[in-house]
Order: sequence, then C-alpha cells, then structure tokens
Amino acid sequence: MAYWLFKSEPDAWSWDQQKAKGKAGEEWTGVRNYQARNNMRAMQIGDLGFYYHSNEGLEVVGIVEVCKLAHPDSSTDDPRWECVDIRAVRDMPKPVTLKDVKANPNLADMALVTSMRLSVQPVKPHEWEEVCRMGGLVPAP
DNA sequence: GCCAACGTTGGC
DNA sequence: GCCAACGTTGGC
Repeated sequence: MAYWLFKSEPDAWSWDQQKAKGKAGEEWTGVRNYQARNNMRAMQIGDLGFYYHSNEGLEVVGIVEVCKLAHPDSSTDDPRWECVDIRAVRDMPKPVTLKDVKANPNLADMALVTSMRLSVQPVKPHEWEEVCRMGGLVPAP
C-alpha cells in the first residue's frame, strides 16, 4: 500500500464537499500535469492519501482512500488526462499546516516542501506517520 | 494582488 | 532538440 497527497483549492472543491460525497467518493478531475497523472496511474484501490487545502487554509485537513483506479478524466475529451476516484475516510483531528510541515526537520524532503506545485504527490511511509502524529492521529491509519 | 517557480508550447 | 515565451500554480 502506498500513500499520497491530494491538493485542492477549497474554493473549487473543499474537504466538506468531498465528505458530502461519502463512500461513493468523487472523481479527482482537473489534473493537467503529467507527473501528477502518473502518480494517479500508480495508485491502487485502498491506497490512502492526505487531503490538503491550498491557497486558503494551507493545511492537511483529512484522510482519503482511493476507491477507483485511474480512468479517463470525464471533465475533458483529451485522452491524455486520467484520474482516480477518492472518498473521504476521516478528518484530521488537528489539521497540519504547511508551516508545521516546513518547521519539522523530519519532513524536509516531503514533496509538499520540495515540489510545491505538484498537485498529486507521493508520500513516504515515515512522512505519513509523522504527519498523522502531528495531526493527532495515532496510530496512523 | 504580487511574484517566483516551474511546466508547457512552439518557433527555429 | 533547444530554448525563449508564455501560462499557471500557489505561498506570501
């Protein structure tokens, strides 16, 4: 099982909206970046991810689960773009801010810090543990 | 709202 | 295939 991080601008699609979709989940449409797409292609059902609010909030607010493998992105006719479906699993008891992540030396190599603009990122197991711990989620899911 | 970083596009 | 121009992202 692998771990990931999904970025969303709350103005466009917020954590509350994601949660409202419940177990059915929602297509993670709109990604127009090859690296982010490739990350989604590599995802397996049951992989977990952080749900991060960019632009506003700038914090990890919840945990999501991949519930559908990569398939063509229904928001475009361009066959290059694919996406997975994700569903909300739970809130972060205490949201973990970008500031917190940057201030933690254990997370210095996290993609959130080093690849700021990548909208779908891989998360290493030790980073997953660390962010979960910071967010009050122990043991990590 | 600004601007730096960086990915993409297109002319050569 | 290179690289300059351009557009977008996202933190501040």
